[in-house]
Amino acid sequence: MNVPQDHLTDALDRLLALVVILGEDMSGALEAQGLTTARTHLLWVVHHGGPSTQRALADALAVSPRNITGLVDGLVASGHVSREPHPVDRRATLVTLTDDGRRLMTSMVEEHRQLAHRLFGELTPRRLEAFVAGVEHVTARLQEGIA
Amino acid sequence: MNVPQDHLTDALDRLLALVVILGEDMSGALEAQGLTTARTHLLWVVHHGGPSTQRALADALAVSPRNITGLVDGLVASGHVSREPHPVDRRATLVTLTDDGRRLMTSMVEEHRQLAHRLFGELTPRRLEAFVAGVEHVTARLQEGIA
DNA sequence: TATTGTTATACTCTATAACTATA
DNA sequence: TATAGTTATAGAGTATAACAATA
Repeated sequence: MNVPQDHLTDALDRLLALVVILGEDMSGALEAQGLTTARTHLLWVVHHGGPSTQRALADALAVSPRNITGLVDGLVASGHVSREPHPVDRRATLVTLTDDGRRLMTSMVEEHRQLAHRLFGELTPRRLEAFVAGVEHVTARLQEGIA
Repeated sequence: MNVPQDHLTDALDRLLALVVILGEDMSGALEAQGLTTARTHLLWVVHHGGPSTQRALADALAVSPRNITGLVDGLVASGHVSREPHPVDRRATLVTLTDDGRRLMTSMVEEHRQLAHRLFGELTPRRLEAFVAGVEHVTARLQEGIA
């Protein structure tokens, strides 16, 4: 335990620690508003993509259609979205933000921006650029491994 | 949609994209071995901390004792851990790695090291240092916000 | 009396399969 | 025949509350 490690493993551990604390920060903020990560993800997609069929949402979130039914049920119950009839396809429904949902997403976009400023605002442009370059490098390595 | 953003928000989005793909990479690797994130977390704690009571594991993972019962049940069923009697407290059990569990964790530590080399191995020391400094900065800002 | 772990119950996210209504 | 969304069923992770055995 607490075995000394090479620098690269140490760097990965620090990155993973950041992932954990960042996840806690964000899910904590959502929980304070009675939202979950999955439901917020759906709201985000609808907010940025406009009213969508559940089928389209299943593809966008990469989950089963059945799962979307459950997420939309919850968001209808909490008043964030409504199911509207599709104008031409009577099988489909259009998941649409309510006024409350739209207001929430607007403030969430703003909070997202403020979080970015809180996290990066004190970095010099050079340091920020170096960090982003590292993020991109790591992301690219991961995508190689998957593809 | 696709509204142009400031550089800081863009940096946050890139970091979040990395978080997503890193999470997928790791949970995909675990799934290939029939493990979940939560169960692996428990194994990791036992591997590094030695045999532990469920109470201690509940504290270490920051979840309810009931939750630990479920995770240990699954890991006993998959043969990765066993429940051993506590030597002096007959209320408690010691969650202990089986030989299979120990072998798995040993190989997992090695894979972890290899992942670090895959992600960072091509970076120059300067670039790695700059990236780690950014990670630490962001982590510190997040911890401030919570404390 | 306090603590360890369990049973009981419940909610969320996730999946597949079968089914209904429509295309 | 194919597609959209639902019901049915199931498993994992999470929680609280009540309870048994032990300290």
